Amino acid sequence: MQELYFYNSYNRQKEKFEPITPGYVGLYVCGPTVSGESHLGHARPYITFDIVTRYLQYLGYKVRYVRNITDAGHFEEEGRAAEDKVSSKAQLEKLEPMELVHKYTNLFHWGMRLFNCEDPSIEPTATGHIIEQISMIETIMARGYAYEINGSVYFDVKKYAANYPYGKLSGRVLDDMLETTRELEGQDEKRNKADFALWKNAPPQHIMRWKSPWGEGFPGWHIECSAMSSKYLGETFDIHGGGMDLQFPHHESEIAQSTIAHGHAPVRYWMHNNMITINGKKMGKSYNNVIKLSELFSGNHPILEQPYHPMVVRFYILQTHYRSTLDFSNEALQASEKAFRRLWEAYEVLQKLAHSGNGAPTDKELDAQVAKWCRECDEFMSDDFNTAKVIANLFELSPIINSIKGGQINADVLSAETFALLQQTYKSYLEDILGMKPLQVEQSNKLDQVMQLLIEIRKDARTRKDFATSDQIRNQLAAAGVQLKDEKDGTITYTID
RNA sequence: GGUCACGUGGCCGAGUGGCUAGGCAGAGGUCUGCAAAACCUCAUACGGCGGUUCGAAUCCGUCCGUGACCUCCA
Repeated sequence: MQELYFYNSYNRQKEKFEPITPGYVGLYVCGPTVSGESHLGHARPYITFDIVTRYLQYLGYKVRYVRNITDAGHFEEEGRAAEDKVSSKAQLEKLEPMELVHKYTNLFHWGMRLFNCEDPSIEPTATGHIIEQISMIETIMARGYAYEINGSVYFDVKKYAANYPYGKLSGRVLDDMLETTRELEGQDEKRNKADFALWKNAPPQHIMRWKSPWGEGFPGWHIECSAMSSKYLGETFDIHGGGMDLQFPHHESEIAQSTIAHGHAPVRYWMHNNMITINGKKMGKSYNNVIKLSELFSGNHPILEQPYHPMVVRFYILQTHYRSTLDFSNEALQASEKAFRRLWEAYEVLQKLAHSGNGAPTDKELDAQVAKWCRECDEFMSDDFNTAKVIANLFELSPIINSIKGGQINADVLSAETFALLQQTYKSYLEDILGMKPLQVEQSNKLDQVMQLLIEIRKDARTRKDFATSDQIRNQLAAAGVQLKDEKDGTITYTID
């Protein structure tokens, strides 16, 4: 199996990946909080870790990919909360949390499918694992690292930090944090401001509540990931992923909880993707610059000049390394759209090309160069999942493909072996690893027959040098979004926007 | 305020000591009835200053600028 190296956020360096169980990988990724619609920012981690699972599978690993749905905590739907107060208490008019959660979970799945992200192996929900979370909290309390106040349970960070390396993942020093005074509301009951909630007492108006040894309440934000990851992947598992903004406090807290509950660190390799920004600012509710996925795909948002196809967005994300910030702009998306169209067309051309079967290449130098570009893709991916470099190599190869088709060079410049490698590389990378799909949906048979008729008429007109007719057909089709192309061999093909 | 990143040509974006990144846009050319596409060729770069080195976009220092986290956050 090819060696794989990637950046481990915990140690801040690239490390060789060695799974706990040879041939198997346990991967946990923090999923969405389904109290609102997914936005462009959410696309990044799930596409990033889709690539990770796809590449691990390509290398021959069997991957168990666990991605949670956070459906517990404070929930409020815009507009409805206020409405709630004045409306009658009829059951149907009240905000039903499960309804809300279900709605946004479905929307999230809809987005993931359009992005062609593979489904996780297990997608556990926080509300489905209340028992496991309570049990874990009890263990932590029994070991003396959590305390109860007024029906809430807090993790004792100060005590933990005295005995364990707290803050290593996020590069924080507890003393600095305690000194840094920030105004916090209603946190008086914690012994230290760095402590975090494992369980929260539910005030009377809180709608999501469960019975617990400490009264009715709901789980803290961090405990669900610890409880569910250990349940499905074991007390120590291979890779934990998520957005960089989750490093602190979420992931730092996960480490602390699990370390106490299990007696050892939960994760071997931490991976964090960087943020998507708009005009240099992170996309987020608090910045008021959120583009929802539905808006992105429909173009229905003031910032958007046009709709963007999910595959274009995916390609745009993959053109940048996952640890770099990625700034959104219409210009960038449009550039990606053109680039992707070109690359995918080269791929389609390549799959139709045939090689004479001659073993020896007529252009040894080019043959060697092509083989090198192909083989480098594995190297690039095995060096911290560098999709940007892989795509660059695919672009290096596309003129060769188009030149073979256009007749500028003959397929025999490559050996049969290299030609096959080229075809295989494009297929493996574009489809299997990068997970791309064509922008165009398969045409219906009937439409194709109509197009063939128009193409015949145009061909005939051109033969008669009736260019007025041939141009009319081409121009009107173009206006309707159908591009005709006169190929070198006299055939005419078409593409539909 | 504390901590940590980043600053690459018109735009996006790879790249960590010497070897063309790539894409989009732009210029010229080939092909074409014309076009589109494709192909060929080309220009523009590494925030400022100082240092290390035979050699730095790449290492070190410093200054400037931007951002992230410290509060829910992908």
